[in-house]
Amino acid sequence: MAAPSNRPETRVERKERTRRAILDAALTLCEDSSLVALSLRQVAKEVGIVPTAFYRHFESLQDLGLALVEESFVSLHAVLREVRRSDPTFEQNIDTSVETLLDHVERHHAHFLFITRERLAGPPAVRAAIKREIDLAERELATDLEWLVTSMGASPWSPDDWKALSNLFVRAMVSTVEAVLVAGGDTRAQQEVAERTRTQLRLVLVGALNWESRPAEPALRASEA
Amino acid sequence: MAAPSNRPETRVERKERTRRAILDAALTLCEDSSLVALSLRQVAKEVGIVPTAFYRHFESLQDLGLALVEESFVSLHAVLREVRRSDPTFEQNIDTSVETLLDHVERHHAHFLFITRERLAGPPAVRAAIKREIDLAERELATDLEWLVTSMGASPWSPDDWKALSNLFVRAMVSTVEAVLVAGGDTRAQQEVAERTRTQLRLVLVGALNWESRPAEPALRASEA
DNA sequence: GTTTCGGGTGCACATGTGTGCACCGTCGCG
DNA sequence: CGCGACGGTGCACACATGTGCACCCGAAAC
Repeated sequence: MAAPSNRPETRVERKERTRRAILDAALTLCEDSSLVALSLRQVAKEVGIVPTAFYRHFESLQDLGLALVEESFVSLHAVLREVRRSDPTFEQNIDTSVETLLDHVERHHAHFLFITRERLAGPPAVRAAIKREIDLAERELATDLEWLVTSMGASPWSPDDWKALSNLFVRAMVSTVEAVLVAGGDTRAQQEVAERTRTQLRLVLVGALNWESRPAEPALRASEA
Repeated sequence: MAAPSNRPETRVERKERTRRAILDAALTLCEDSSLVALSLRQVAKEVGIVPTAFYRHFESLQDLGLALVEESFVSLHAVLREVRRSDPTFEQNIDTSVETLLDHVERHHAHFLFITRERLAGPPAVRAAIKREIDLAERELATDLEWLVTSMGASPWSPDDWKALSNLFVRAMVSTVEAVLVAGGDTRAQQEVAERTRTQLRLVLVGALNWESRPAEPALRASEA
């Protein structure tokens, strides 16, 4: 609702505007179904254009899906970058990371719902694109974790263990986002999810700091006592 | 392909047979799409019956979905029960549990693919049914974990921490099943997933055994050294 | 043996769907 | 100024889809 400057829109502005409208319409419709159950005509009707006009912007629904994936992840990567350059004190890092993530999920609710669903149920190309992005985030996290954990005086780890750990964190994030989304608007439930996630991350952290790569006898400190 | 006894089928036998055929057909079609993108006529064609005959067995596709959920989870619950009554030595338990689970996933590939997809993308009622089953499994696991962990001399935990731990394990299971399924028939990748999962579970276990509920200063043993 | 019941058929209908084609009006370049 | 490119329209077609209805016929109940 910016000031409605009555200057007639330029051509590219107009095109970008309906492109956005299409993306938003698809996102809206995907809130209670999946891309694979969506029809070109539905989107067109939602946007308020004639079906064939859709092709002026995307080759197919799958193409639209890919655009939505990209769009969703630029915002997510921004968040991850923000989390990454925050205070490297691990404990605080967990709390603020969870908070930041959930805040972002709430603000970009539709995007995350889309990614969460299409990750497993979308058209093959869309699934592949999402997997690529997540794998990327996982690799980036792996180097960060190595940096953080070794700075806290743990034993040297094998590369596989680094992968396993970052994968564990990423899975936790994915699962948490899922949980928040199915909680819907129930803020009470969301709080519980957040608190539980914090506990879990701390628990994993405790495990990591007491970890030794490929122990012949596993490092079970508590049982030594 | 059992011995084709030429005795004419009884009425209920016949009915049960086409009901099974419908379930199997739907499961097959769901291998590369989702329930919400499935049409009554497709299933009917796959089964080899006329569309309207479908209604003699199910009220709707969603109804069919609920039946498939139930069917999928009876076999899964059997596995969980088997894992649960195995050797309570924790280390071995992890290895055999992962092995048993993945073995089962391979054998009931279509069922797990179905659950994995519909869990987030299916019709609302189907999603709800799957969530109910998973939550049930989580609660059952929580009591088992309490039994196992306390028998290994860890500090007393708060109820929330038990929930968090079992939730963490269940999420790990779900994620692992996902990973195995997207790996497709690539047994090399499956082996990697299995190994990584074992590592992760061991890591969580180490964390659990060094855990103290709600520590004012978190129990970071490594940093004390 | 006769009747009833119920799984399966065939047909019909209104509606939804992807997409080709000709067209139109206007913005923007020459 | 004029013309071409291009976003958007309207129409058409050949399907696919859910579902109602009358019907059929073989097993089961009597």
